[in-house]
Amino acid sequence: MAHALSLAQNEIADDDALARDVLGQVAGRWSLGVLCVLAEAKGPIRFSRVLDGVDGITAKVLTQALRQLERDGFATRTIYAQVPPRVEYALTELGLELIEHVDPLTRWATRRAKDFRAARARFVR
Amino acid sequence: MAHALSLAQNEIADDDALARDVLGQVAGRWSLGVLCVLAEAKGPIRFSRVLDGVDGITAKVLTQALRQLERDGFATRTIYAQVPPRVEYALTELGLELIEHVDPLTRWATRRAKDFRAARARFVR
DNA sequence: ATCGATAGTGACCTAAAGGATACTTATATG
DNA sequence: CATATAAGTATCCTTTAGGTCACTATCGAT
Repeated sequence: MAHALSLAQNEIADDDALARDVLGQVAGRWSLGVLCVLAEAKGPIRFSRVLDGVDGITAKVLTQALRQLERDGFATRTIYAQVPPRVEYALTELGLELIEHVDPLTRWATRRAKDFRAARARFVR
Repeated sequence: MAHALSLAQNEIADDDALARDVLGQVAGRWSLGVLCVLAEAKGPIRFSRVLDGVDGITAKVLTQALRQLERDGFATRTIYAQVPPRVEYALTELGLELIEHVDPLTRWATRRAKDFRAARARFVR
């Protein structure tokens, strides 16, 4: 065993490793898009509205993405005991901060797109 | 066919999509670690020195990571016709910019690690 | 009695990323 | 002659992300 006090499945001891893990998740195919829809909503928003807002996502994958955002503290999930069910999601303060910190990076990358394109055109192997 | 002038395999038409693609690659398991070793070297550095510098990576995966960094313009690769072979990698201006833009995000995430940990501890499902 | 609405879950599949291990090449050294 | 070296490839395997499609529960409305 690697640790004196063993870790439960998926607990991460080191802050750097945890930060990398969280950012790695966020870098997935859908997380940022979902986060942006939550941000645009400026308040609680239902599951099916998010589903409409994120182009191309399926219900199953959206559920997974939302669970992960909830797990890491970027979104909240509120269930109303109604039939048919109502579940609302909202961005947290932490989620908003994440968006604000990711934004400059994506803006830079978009500004530099021409350079990426040129590099890829040059590249042969 | 989706485009009037069809795209070769893996060409991306839209700047936003290209930027996302590049950042998606960079967000992989190894790219940033490799980039940091190139940055610390402050100059050309041999394949095997990079291999030593990135903890846990294998030669095959390092080769893949370096090829991708080269392809997107973040690193250069110089082959010297010697036996045994010598190949040197170096960070480009674009690669340095990337590091400078990613850094604030990872610093923020590390500062917030406590919050991620707390959220994950709270989370049960 | 059946339908539609909402927010899912479950079983299954594919593609891509990552990883282990063995092999290659040419030369210099002992 | 055998061995070491550097920078990889080739082959095979496992894991993970993402995707399809079918299914569920409950209630009010038709």
